[in-house]
Amino acid sequence: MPTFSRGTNSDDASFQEVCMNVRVRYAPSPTGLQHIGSVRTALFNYLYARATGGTFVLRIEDTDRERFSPDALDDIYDTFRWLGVSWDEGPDVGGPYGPYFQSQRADLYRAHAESLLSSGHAYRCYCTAERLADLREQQAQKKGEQGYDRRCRTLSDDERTRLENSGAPSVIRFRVPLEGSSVFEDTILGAVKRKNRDINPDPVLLKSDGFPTYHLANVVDDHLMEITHILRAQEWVPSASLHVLLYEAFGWSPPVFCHLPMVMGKDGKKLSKRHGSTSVVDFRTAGYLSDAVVNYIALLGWAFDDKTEFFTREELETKFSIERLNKSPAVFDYKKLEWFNGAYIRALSDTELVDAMIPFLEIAGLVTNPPSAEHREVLDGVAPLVKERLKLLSDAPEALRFLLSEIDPPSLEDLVPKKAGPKDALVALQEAEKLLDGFFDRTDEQNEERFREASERLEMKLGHLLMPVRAAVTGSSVSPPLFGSIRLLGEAKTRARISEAIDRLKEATE
RNA sequence: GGCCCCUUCGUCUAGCGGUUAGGACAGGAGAUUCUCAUUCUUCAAACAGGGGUUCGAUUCCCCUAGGGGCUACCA
Repeated sequence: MPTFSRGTNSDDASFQEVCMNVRVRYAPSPTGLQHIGSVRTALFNYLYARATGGTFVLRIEDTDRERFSPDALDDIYDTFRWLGVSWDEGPDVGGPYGPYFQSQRADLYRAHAESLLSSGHAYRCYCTAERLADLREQQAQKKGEQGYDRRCRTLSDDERTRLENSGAPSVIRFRVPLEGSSVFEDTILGAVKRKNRDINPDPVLLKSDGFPTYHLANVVDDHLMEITHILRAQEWVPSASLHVLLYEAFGWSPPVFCHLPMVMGKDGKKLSKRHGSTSVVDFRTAGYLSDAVVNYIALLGWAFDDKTEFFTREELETKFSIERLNKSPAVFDYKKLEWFNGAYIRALSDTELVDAMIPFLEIAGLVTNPPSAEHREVLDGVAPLVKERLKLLSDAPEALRFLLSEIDPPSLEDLVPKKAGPKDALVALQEAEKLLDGFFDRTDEQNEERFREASERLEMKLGHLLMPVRAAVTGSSVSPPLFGSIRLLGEAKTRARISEAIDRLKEATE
C-alpha cells in the first residue's frame, strides 16, 4: 500500500486561502493541432499565474496511446512559443513535480487505482468491449438509462475469483455512490449541485492497457502537483462532480474550480473546423500576428472594463483576474480578429513589418530569405506605404508583387477608368511619359502638383489621369500610393510598363 | 431521452436596484483621398417571455422558452 504524501501544503482551507501560492496548469493531450479554444484556456491559466505571481505548469496528457501523435506534441511547443506563452514547469523545462508526461506516471495511477480498490471505492470490471457496445446499442433504442449497467459492481467473490483466474482482462471502475449528491463551488458558476445517481455510472479509472483515463489521471496529478486552481472549459462541468467524488474517495480536498465559458462558432455550436480555421497554426499561416491573436482571444469571456480593448501581453499579465471572467459562451468573430490584426500591423515599425512579411513573400516566391540587398531596400521603402493597407501578412505578396517580379499585363478594363474611354487612357499614359522626365529628382508632392496641373490642362479628372498609369505600372486598379510606388519601381521598369500599355491601348483603339 | 450550464445590440462586451442602457467589431450614410486602405463624423441596433420581491428592476428569486454542453477502456 503506497503512501501519498503531498508535500508541505496543508489541507486547511483557511490556510490555503490566506497564503496559497497559485499553481495552475494547462494539460493538453497530444492528439491533434492546438485548437484556438483550448489555447484560450491555456492563456487564461498562464495569465492567472502571472497576475498572481503563481506557477504555470504544462502537463502532457498522453494517456490515450492510440491517438497519440508526436507531431501534435511538437505543435504544442511551436504554438506556445509563437504565442509567447511560457510555462514554469513542464516536460521540456522540468520542475519539482515531474515527470510531466502522464505516460511516464503510469505506476502512480495504477497504485492510486489499487488503493481505491482496497478502500472499496473502486472495483474491477471484466465486461468486454463487445458487451459494452451491445449495451449502448440497446440503450440507444430504449432511450432510458444511459451508460454502464454496473454489472461487475455486484459480482460475488466466487465470480470475481473465477473471472480473475480465467485471465480475462479487466478495467478498474469507480464505485459512484448511488445515494446523495455532490456539490462544488465554482468561482464562475457558483454552487453546482448534482445527484450522485445522475453522475456517469461507474466510469473507468484504469483502462485494460494499464493507462488511466482522464478522470483518474487529472485528479491524481492535480493533487500531487499541488494545483490550486483548475481553469478549464465548461464542457468539463458534468465530470467535475465525479472528480469531486474522486477527491473525497482519496481523502483529498479538491482545488478551486473555475469553469471557463466555451468558445463557439457563428452558429452557436462548439467552434470546429467547419466554422473556419481553428488550429493556431492555421492562423499563423493565414498571416495573423501572435500579438493580435493573444489580444483577441483574451477578450473571449473576459473584459477588463467597458472600453479598453488593446492590451499588450505585459498588461494582460498584470490586469487579468478571475473576477472579471464571464459565464456565458462567446462566439469567435473572425472579422473582429481581422480588425485587431490590421491594427497590430499598423502599430508595427517599418522594419518589424518587413521582417514579418518576408516569410510570406518567400512562400510566394517573390524574395529569398533573407532577401537580397536590393529587395531589402524596396521592402523598407514600401513598408510605410502598405502598412495601413494590410489586414493579414498574407496580403503582402499580392500587394507587393509588382515591385518584386514581372507583372501580367493589366486588363483593358483596369487600364481604362470608369466613365472614360480608351482614348482618354491613351492620352493619360502619353502625358505620364512626359511627366516622368525629372520625376525622380522631385518629391512626391512636387510630382503630384505636376500631375494635377496636367489634369487641369487636359480637362481630365486627376483620377482619370492616374488610373491608367496605376494599372500600367502596378498591373492592378488597386495599389499603394502611385508616386511612391513608381519611385520604388525605378524609372526603367516604369517606362517599359507604360509604353507596353500604350501599345496595347493603341491596338485596342484601332 | 436524462443531467448540468447559459441568456444585454447580428457579434464581443460594460452594467453589480434608480443610467438618455455605454464601448468595440460588423453594417448603413457622409467627410478626407490619386485607387484601395487609413482616419474622422454620423445613423441604425439589445436587456428572451411571464410571474414575484421592492417605492423602484437589465440588475435579486421562481417558472417557461430558447441555446449549449455532457452522457466512451477520448480528453
